[in-house]
Amino acid sequence: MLDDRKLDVLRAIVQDYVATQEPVGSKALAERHNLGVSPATIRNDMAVLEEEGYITQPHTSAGRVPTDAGYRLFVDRLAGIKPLSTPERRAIQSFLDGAVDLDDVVGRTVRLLAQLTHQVAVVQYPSLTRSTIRHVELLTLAPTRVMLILITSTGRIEQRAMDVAAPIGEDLLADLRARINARVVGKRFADVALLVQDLDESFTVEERPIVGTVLANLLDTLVEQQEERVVLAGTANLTRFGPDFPMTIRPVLEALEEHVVLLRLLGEATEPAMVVRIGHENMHEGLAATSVVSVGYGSGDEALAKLGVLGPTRMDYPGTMGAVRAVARYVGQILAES
Amino acid sequence: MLDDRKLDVLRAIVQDYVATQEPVGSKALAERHNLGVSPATIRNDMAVLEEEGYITQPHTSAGRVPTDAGYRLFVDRLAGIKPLSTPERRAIQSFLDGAVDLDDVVGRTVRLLAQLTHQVAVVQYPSLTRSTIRHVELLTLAPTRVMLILITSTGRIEQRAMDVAAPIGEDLLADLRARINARVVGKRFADVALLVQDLDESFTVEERPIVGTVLANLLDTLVEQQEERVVLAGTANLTRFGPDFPMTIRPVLEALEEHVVLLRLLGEATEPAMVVRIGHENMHEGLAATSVVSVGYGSGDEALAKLGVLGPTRMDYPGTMGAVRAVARYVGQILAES
DNA sequence: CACTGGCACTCCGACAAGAGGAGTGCCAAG
DNA sequence: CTTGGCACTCCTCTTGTCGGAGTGCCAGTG
Repeated sequence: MLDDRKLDVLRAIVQDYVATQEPVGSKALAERHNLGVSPATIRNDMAVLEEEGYITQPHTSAGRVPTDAGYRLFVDRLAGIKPLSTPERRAIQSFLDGAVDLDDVVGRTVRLLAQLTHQVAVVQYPSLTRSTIRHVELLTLAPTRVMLILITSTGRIEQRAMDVAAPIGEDLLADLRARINARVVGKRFADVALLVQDLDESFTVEERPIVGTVLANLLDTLVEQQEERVVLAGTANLTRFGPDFPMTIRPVLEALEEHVVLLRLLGEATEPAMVVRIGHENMHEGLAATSVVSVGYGSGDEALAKLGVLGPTRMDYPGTMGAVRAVARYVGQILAES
Repeated sequence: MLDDRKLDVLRAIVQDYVATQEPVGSKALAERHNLGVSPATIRNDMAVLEEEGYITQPHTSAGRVPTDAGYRLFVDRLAGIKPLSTPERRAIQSFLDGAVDLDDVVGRTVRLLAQLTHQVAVVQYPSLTRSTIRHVELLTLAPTRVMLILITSTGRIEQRAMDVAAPIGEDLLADLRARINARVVGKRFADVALLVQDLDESFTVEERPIVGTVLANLLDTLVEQQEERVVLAGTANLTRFGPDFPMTIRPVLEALEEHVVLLRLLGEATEPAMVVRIGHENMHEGLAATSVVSVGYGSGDEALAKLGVLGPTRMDYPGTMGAVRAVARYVGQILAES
């Protein structure tokens, strides 16, 4: 159906369109790429490619533009991942090496990625699902107000204030604190729910509502901890979407503010391989003209989280994929070292 | 120089221009506002206003548009702060009341502000330096390792792990915790150093090194300049800047990513009063068409940090100022309660 | 003296018509 | 299967015209 030359034509169309941002015609193609055939032949090939749904024309007698399917084919079969140049690699390394803590690593990474790709960069914080509880602390702020503090093995701290039904004594609080810690210290987040399940049975009926509130908040806090955090940078690069963008940019900005949407765009963290989602593949109406390139990263052989970039479907896929992959690798190294 | 009617004319121009986003002419003014005079008279007034630099015309035979100086005069002398409607107030309250911790309060605040004003909202985290201590907690992580947790009146938490010279018993720790809290709870950061100065005298000679280490770390944590954090929301509202915006929006997006710039835009936190910076007053080349409305907020009568919104100079100043002020008040209440 | 109506003038913005050009599809010939 | 030629389409840019909104000025009036 599609012989090699037709694929060459498609590749040339994608490359030229990405470079010029304008529909590309048969004549220009024949000139810029030495395909060894005449414009007329290319036209025939283009007709086939259009029929197959890989390219389209904005209007009669305009050049051709790749469709989502065209980009998909291009990414899957026609283009490799362009390795970064040595200076670029050096720049990445020196930029990331200065980081002092996790926040700094993530912050530098996202800015670096935005700068390298000239697109919007998104980095998900390393998952905490594998961390354990170091300590749970309870304090009274007021007679009926308790603060819960959770310390994780990674040194992270979460706090939560809550109101309880009845005044809570220091001795009850100390007892509860001791019992909770005895059960959960050193345990993984996921296991805590089971471990404290029947804890309230060892308290009096009067105390149980209080205990229940505290436990509910503890579990809540754990869930929240596991909730993935993302940071982004390079939103100014949204202006690259093109001249037609008031309509294009607004839903993208809205999506970027919804971290839930962002996380879904990055994809499942369990999947470490590079993923490219093109246009409608994002399953988000506002992102029909947007592509996402994401990849897992981690300290070892296991992906802890994902990072990636988001840009117009009309993007330089090989270069972007190269940058994303390289940054992910370096971040992995940094995390493994620290 | 400028009599009352000329000021009325300026007020009308600003109001109409903000509403319609189009240059406003003398005839339209005479129709929409009953100024009691003919268009010709208004034209004379407009000529004076233009000569004084309060308005300008994009080109001959176009209507007039306020200059930065015109908006400044409008804000300072011609317009009040528009109070929010009762339903709006109720919405604010119910939206903020559901917050569970400081992060949540700040997050809800910034989203709320963006939604109320239809502009980009910026909220600075409450500064540590002006807040007071709510509680100091000490935990043993290992026999010779102690974790210090500091809870501020704004709900912010700082932690610090340290190694001590000798194993530390639970009773000593409890004693130390109680003594420290007795002295510093409710006190301001700046006063803590004096308050704990002679605390180690009440301990035995063997205990003093340990106590000294803990106190030193406490003071260190207090002194350590906490980076000022800001969060923002509503960037999608940048599309409201107008149809001419690719050139306008890019520097704004860039400025929004530079948190240092954002903090400077919000202004000094020591200034609790509402500040309106119009166009060039921001002293930032890219924000020549941008105004910032900011105000301090805090749990008591003192400003802990600032919050505000950022939008085109052509904005509804009375409404925006009303919303900003109202939100700041409610956040202050929430912080005072928790 | 301030206000008003009238009037000529400027200049933008929208619309229409036309020229130019890029690109296509088709077809017959190599 | 490829190629050159050709007629056709339709966008885009330019130019020209027109209407209208708005202004500044001026003379008249209370």
